[in-house]
Amino acid sequence: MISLTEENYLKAIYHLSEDGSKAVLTNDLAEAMHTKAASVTDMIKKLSIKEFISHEKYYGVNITSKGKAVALSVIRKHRLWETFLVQKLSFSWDEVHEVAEQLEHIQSNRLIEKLDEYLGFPKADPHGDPIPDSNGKIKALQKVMLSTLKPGSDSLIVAVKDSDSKLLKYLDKIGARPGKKIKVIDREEYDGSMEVSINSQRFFLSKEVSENILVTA
Amino acid sequence: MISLTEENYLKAIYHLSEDGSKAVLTNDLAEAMHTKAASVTDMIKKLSIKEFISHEKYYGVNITSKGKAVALSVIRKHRLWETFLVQKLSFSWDEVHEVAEQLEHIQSNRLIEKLDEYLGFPKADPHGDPIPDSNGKIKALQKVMLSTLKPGSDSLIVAVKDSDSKLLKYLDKIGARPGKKIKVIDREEYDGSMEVSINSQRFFLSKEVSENILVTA
DNA sequence: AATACTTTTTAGATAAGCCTAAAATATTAC
DNA sequence: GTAATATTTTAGGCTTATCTAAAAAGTATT
Repeated sequence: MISLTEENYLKAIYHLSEDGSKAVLTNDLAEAMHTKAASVTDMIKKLSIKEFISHEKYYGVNITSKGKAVALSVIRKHRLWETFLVQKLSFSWDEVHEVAEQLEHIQSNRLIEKLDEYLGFPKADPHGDPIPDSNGKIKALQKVMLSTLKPGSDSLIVAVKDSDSKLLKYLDKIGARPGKKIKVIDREEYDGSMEVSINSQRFFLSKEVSENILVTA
Repeated sequence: MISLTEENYLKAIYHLSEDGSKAVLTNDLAEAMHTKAASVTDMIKKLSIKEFISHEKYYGVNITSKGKAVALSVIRKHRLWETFLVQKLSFSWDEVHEVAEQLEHIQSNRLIEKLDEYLGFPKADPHGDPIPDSNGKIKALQKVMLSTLKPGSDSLIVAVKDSDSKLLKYLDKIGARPGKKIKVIDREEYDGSMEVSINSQRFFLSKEVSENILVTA
């Protein structure tokens, strides 16, 4: 069995290692886990014995494929729950994280597969991050700037580049959230502004705004 | 803060005390918690200090109103999640308990109020047990035999009287589960049989069957 | 290459929740 | 009313996950 704390460590290691591609240092992990380096060293020993990570003293840890599988399963659950909270319970986009941090540790394969189905097998969560499938395969979504789309194109909002809070508030107001469909109606050549349709409503977006909205290619 | 283990103890004490009406003995609590009497004594000390229960040595524990509030909040969450699993994720009635045991400990008032709303403020869970409201008020549901309803009445299945497994299997097959809506279409006076609608499907039920289905008054 | 500084690990404690074995108290039997 | 039995509590330990303080190892400076 794997404890809740172990799951959280593995998730943090996975993220800090940039999906398993580089070693993670003790202090960085301590900061991410809001704990002290000594505690991290203890946990590193446990996770190494269980072969979720490999560890060379003083040189950081690397996640194993066994550890990666655990991390991806937790990430899958986290992102499915976030999608549920936003799509079904109409939570706003920025208030889901805390709750999903708890829900991601519920142990039940049946539950998560049913939830996936209920949500219509979503590919990305409300922040635009891709949802791993039940085998832990994760497809990086091809993201392009909305500004590159031609009139008539139909695609899905995947993320927002700039995290300026004024921009986020504006996009939220017009319903331009990750996961939403967006259609390009027209594009003005001289200033790069666009007319788009979201939720069957039309909006004019400046070039600046349309360069900050990332959509599926 | 209250721990997951403390919540589980309080829930068990609440149930064993028959909703707070009598004292609970150490050994009974140990059995319910699948643990040993010595461990229970330890926990009793903690819960007494926090004033969730009162304890007279060797004579068992009584739950306080503070403890009852915690227990009822957990029970509310448990029953709402069970309703969600059955109604929305189409879990069957008998496979929800284990998962709900985990979900009931998620800490978020906002989540549980949104869930309640999403489910349409249900009064009972799929087993027919009443769901406490957000203030911890629990209303014993008025249950009447389906056979007493007049044609045209619309109500909720609350429970099944007889626990004969053949009857249960039959009712399960036609979708006649607690929590489901049932409408009386017609009633034959001479033999007491009824025509009802469940899930938009029509069925003829014998007098015997309709006397075993309990519905909201 | 020796000193200073940073990072990591070790050593020794603590709190929660559990355990076994033994002591204390209550209940029942004679 | 005392002895036998059952229940509950105490005492002392264990594990997990945390901490602080100190030692060890690695890196940088001169």
